[in-house]
Amino acid sequence: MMDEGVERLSDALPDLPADKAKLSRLMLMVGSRLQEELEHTLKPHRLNHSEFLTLMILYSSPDGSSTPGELCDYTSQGATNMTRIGNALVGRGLVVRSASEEDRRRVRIGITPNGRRFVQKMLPTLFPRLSGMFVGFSESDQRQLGRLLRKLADNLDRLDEEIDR
Amino acid sequence: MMDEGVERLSDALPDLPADKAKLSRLMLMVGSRLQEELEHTLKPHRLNHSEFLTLMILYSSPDGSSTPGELCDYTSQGATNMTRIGNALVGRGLVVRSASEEDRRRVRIGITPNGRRFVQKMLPTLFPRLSGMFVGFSESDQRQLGRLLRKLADNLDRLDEEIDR
DNA sequence: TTTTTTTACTTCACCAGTGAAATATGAGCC
DNA sequence: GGCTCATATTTCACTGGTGAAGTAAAAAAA
Repeated sequence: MMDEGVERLSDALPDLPADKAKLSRLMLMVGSRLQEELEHTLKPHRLNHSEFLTLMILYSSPDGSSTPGELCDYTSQGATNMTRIGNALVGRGLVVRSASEEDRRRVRIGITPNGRRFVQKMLPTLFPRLSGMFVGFSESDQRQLGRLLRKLADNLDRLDEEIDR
Repeated sequence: MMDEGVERLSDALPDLPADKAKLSRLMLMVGSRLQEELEHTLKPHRLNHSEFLTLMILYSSPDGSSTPGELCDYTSQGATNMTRIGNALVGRGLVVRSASEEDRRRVRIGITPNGRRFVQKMLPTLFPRLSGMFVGFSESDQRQLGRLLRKLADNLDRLDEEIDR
């Protein structure tokens, strides 16, 4: 159904790479469907994706702490948004901010015991959905999907580097 | 690098379906990278993804027109946002709004000659990037990726239908 | 050592998208 | 015909995210 539009386009503009257009449309669609699914299951815990990811990184980091800058890199969020995320998590007592001593420009953000308990309680509620997403995927399917996604990601990285058009 | 976090998590919470967690993280990541790439190449034309999609649907529809409601279905945007998209496109003279005669609740949105010219000019500029995304993908790779993405989409649909937890 | 440049984070103003309520019309029922 | 219910679109208030400018401290240059 989604492909029809591309077909009709293809008639009018014959040099359109129609199969790639369909693939990228599909990829975009599934990506945002997955995102919605995740946000939906996160909602009862009053977290959005980026807050969740940030909290998970802190939880699984060796000393349970990091800095806004690092968290930006890991989550690919902008610094501006990381400030907001920090505020939100601090506001709920899941993390604390403190001044860094070795470099006074920096801020340390550390997960609290409260935050750890919260993660331990909410994380398992995501497992069933996670498994449900991949029912019917053989071992080989999963490997293939991983391989193809990584290849696509590499291509995207390369496109980025190329002098901007 | 992204997998390490999941590994460490997996130690602490052994019943986490680690490979699926990685896959879904990867899928999420590539999806949003692709989205960014698209928005980036659309930016010079002062369109965002949803405006572009809406315009493309109008362009490739038999009579060049539709209604907000239909466009919401095709683009999976909310009605609210479709109002904004309409305003934006009307504001640039690419489409026009008119009252529907058979059902006076409805609005017809039709692409203008100007809008058609705009599409014909801007669309081809996307082709090179589109091809660039899939360099190194064999025919079979493309089919596989399509198959796996559709399977994932089906699973997500099924998850949606299931009584909400 | 002072000056300049770079880095880390925050603040502010804005863009894109959402849910809930408002408005208006159409459809089904008595 | 009037009443109730459903549908189509818009408006409003809000969330999540971004870019540009501001602030402060560290690092590099003079």
